[in-house]
Amino acid sequence: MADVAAKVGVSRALVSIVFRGKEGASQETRDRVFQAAAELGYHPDTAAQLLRSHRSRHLGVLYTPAEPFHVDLIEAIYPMAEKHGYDVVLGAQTPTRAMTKAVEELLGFRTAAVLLLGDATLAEVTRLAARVPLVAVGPHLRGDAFDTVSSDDSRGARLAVEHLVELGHRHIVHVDGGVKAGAADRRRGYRAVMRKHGLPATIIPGAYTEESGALAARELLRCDPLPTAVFAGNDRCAVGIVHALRRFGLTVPGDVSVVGFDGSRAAQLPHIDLTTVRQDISGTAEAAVESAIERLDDGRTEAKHVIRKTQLIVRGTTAPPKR
Amino acid sequence: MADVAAKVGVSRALVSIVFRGKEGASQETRDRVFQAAAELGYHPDTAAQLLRSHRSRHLGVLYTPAEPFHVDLIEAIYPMAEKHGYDVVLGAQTPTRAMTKAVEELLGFRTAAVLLLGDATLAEVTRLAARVPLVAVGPHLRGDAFDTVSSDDSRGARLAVEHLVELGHRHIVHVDGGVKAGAADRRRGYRAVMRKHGLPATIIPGAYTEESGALAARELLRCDPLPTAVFAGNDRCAVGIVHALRRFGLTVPGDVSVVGFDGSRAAQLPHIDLTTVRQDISGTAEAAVESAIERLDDGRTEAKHVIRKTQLIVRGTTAPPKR
DNA sequence: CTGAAAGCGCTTACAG
DNA sequence: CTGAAAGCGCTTACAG
Repeated sequence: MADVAAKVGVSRALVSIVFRGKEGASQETRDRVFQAAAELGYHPDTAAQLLRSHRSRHLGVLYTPAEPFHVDLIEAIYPMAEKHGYDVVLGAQTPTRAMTKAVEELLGFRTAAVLLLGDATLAEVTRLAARVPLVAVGPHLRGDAFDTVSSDDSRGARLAVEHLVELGHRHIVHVDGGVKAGAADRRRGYRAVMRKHGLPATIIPGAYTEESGALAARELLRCDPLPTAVFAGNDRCAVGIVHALRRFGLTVPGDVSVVGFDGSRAAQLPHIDLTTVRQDISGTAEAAVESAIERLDDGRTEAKHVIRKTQLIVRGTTAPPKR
Repeated sequence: MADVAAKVGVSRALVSIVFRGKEGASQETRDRVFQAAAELGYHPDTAAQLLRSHRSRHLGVLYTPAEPFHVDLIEAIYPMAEKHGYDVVLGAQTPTRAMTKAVEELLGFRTAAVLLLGDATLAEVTRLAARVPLVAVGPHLRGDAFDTVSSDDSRGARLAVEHLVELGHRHIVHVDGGVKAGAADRRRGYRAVMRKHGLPATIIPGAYTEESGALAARELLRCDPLPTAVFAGNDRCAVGIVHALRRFGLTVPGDVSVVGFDGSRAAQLPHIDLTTVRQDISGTAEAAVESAIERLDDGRTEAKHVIRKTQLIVRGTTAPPKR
């Protein structure tokens, strides 16, 4: 920084002003400063800026890289954060790297707030919220100390099952998501619609993965008669079901209709073309970032719990039953 | 930090020593310091440590979150980096966020070195290497200023095609990866084996995505006679081909055999069970991290270009031709 | 082990 | 605009 100042012939304070885009420097000086910085390969030291200015402009995001839905979310979070002048610091949870470790790293970076994607217990969330402003995205938790953004999973599930019933399906199975985020509400929604129409509810225990979908497909094939429709816990599970059924020689939606949940990018792929319940990804990202900003920049302290609407997207994996 | 020191009744310097795990403090003092820190919620400020100590223990990794192969790599990079005492800072390239932006961010964090996953031109890599020790993972580039770790793509491709020939296939099509990393070498390997056996080479232009695989599958169906085997540019493309073929009512490997490339996690899924050429992911991650460490901690300055072996993994999508 | 001091690369407030 | 000064939370080297 001193080198840049010397080269341009101005004070270090002015260079600082130019790089932060503050007023107090002429356009000509700005150009010369940037020019000199480029030649010298100078780049402001984020750590020093942060240290001195006492303000972190970093939003920590705790996520699972292998989770496609998280990837969709962080891609939406980046532009939202940038709009508010924040950088995003990613903290990755991997099979060899527990959440606590990723959290400590994020806190070491002094992120101003943390957006927590995915599953967490109330105890974990509460403990973390005591250390840093926290927005939990996904889990249906409530508390005074943290914000949440979640989807209306129960309503989404009802939309999916009502769609199948309207197509004429009577024998509809749900492959659920166990204890994962939203799974309980999706189960509830499924049960409610089946009950309403006087249909028997059948739930195959599953998870939010392709493997579990493929496994559940084997269970389905053991049913006699074969169900005419499946409501999967999420898109990954649905994709596993579709592929496994096709591999076993069945057609989708000819023999079995399948509905997913999430509205992930994978569901849109032309060879999948999955009917699904879309969660509003960019709206969720927006709400999460704004919740954090409100606490950080506007001084909000009371908890805020946002629920985003879901929407049924009818594509190519659902049709009226043939049997 | 001062609060912790006061609470325990020691100097700040001692607290610093305890947190860095250096000698000069008794076990009892260490315990008391950690105890007090936990009660006070104290956590060392990474930025300040870095600023003062002049050493960054951060490895920047530039990657694409939506790329499953990158995800496999970063999951392998984390434990390797930790082994050498380095933290990983992720820089994400997304559709709305160009590489240059992610690079600036990483450099702002003063990462000690950068591991660059995925595609980059020689000019980009050279320019970046002038600013920070750089290891490019994937692209077949050579230069004096940076290290690379890549796979023996040509040999891998030959393994795949030889496998198909040995099964009895004569009509083998390659769906390529265009200008992406390794695509040229994989094409070369395919052509070499076809030529060696006096077979005609047919290449369908593709990309490293499921969509391109699905699109290529339509092209395949227009071939008369239908090829009996396909060598796909990578696993994602292969998965798209398999699914599209099955959707069109064909069986894999009954009607068409399919081989992928990468050995990604997706290829292992039971409903895919893809025959593929595995790149040594953990070996690649290890080589990349070690290349960076050698420059950082051992003072190596000459470039190092590592090529990792590939391995054919025969699974369920290849079989002798029926026709 | 302590305690005082210097300094990392910045930002900030102030007198000019 | 300048220039000098203080200070962020640490680490480091040193005399005791």
